[in-house]
Amino acid sequence: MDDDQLNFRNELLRAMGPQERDLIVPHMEPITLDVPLILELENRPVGDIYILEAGLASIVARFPGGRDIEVGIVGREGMTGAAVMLGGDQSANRTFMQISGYGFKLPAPILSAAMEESRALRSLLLAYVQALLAQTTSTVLANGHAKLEERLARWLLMVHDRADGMTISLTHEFLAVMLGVRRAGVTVALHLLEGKGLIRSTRRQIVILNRRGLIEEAHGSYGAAEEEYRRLIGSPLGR
Amino acid sequence: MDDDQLNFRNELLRAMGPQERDLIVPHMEPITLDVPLILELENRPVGDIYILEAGLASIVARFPGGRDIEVGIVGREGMTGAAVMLGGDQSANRTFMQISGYGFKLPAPILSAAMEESRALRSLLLAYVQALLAQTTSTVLANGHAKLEERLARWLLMVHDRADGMTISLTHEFLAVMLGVRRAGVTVALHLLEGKGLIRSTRRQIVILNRRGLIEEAHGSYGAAEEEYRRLIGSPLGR
DNA sequence: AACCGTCTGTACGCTATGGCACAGTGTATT
DNA sequence: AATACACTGTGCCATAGCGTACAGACGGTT
Repeated sequence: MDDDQLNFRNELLRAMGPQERDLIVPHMEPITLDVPLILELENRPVGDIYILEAGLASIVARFPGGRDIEVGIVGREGMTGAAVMLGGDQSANRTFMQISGYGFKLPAPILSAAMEESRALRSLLLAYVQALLAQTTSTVLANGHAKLEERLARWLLMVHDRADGMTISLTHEFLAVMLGVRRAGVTVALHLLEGKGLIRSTRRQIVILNRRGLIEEAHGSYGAAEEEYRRLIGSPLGR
Repeated sequence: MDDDQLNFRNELLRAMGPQERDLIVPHMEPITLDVPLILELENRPVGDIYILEAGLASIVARFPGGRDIEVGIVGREGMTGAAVMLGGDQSANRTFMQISGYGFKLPAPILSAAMEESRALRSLLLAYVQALLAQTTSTVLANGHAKLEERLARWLLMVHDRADGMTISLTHEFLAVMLGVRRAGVTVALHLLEGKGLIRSTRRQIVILNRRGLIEEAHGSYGAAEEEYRRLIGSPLGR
């Protein structure tokens, strides 16, 4: 992996200065990331960090007794391995690919060493952890106070920010698990959004038609975390 | 503030080595922390870090449009200022005293400098951030999948871990805001727990009678984050 | 002792969502 | 073309929790 052109699509790689980038780029290995690849397993050592150029990963907390719920998502605005950035060796949560993509794999010890060496890299990645934390607290808020339809709108926007096209490809079942609700509830909520002309929903596919309208529909549960990302990392998240 | 005896009750101060402690102790100012003192204001620079020896603070996310919800709590197992530990200067959330206590106040720049200087201090505090993150994700899980009665049991346990006696002193109204539910719902849920002999609830007071039973009642929503704290910081959280 | 504000207990109808079940409709396979 | 499977649409009843309202109880103040 070399660094000749600055053609990275990952926002963190783009935000690094050449010196920081040189610390890790030589050790990055290109990799395709297909659903449902598991990037981190709960309570297990993190071997590799994944830096996404395209696609989307979900961070889920697992309820003892089966049911999961999504606590964060990672796309080309970030990378996995927050626990390593915090000096730890394992995470309490599971992370897996939700929309296929590609990116780079980096051994965790390399990242640790690079962060130890470069103050600037450390700053950037800790700022990213803070942005991730803002995303999680925003999820607490949404799950606590927002209706399913609003949470769905928020989620679609977050995925859309990290996706390439206007189309999101996944099943209602999957969405239901992410939001921690019933599959049938998702179907109904999608129809409500479709009825308002904000999306078009067909089998395994959701097309965003009216982004602004979705933001409106999310009733304040979308936006704060995204603004925080922009403030901390310097580049806007999404479009 | 001197460091003659190691009589700190704060777990992070206790977990530090003498060298790390010496970096910050001379700058710590003892302070009484009374309800409803605000320790951090959302989207405002963090001037001081608060290190609690007794009492309890809540970190709340604010819904644009009024309603708040608790995303984390801090007692003598931790300190405020996670954003500063991550190299930032402001937090997205509000933090305020919920149960009066006392502790120390430390200028944020001192903490930043100390973390820059001491690798060990940095490690400890970043590990604490990770524990805090685990607490927040555990909240996502509880709010997503657990019934009010279970969430209430979890919350009582978390407060109990950080309190000195068996008695927790606050109103149903307040509890309702923390959990993001209706005041009347809290009253009913408290009665349910009381009916099972787990607590005794009187005006402004809740007494924990059966801790083990409460853990049972929380149905898995209590425990994971606490275990993660123990793993990361090395000392058990609470009793 | 009388008063008043705060806090708690309770009730009623309403809505969102859960659990479940099953039919219908695409899409892939043979 | 027939078949099988995965996914989606829909309906039914149960229930948790909301919004609201109000009465009673406690405790501080005068």
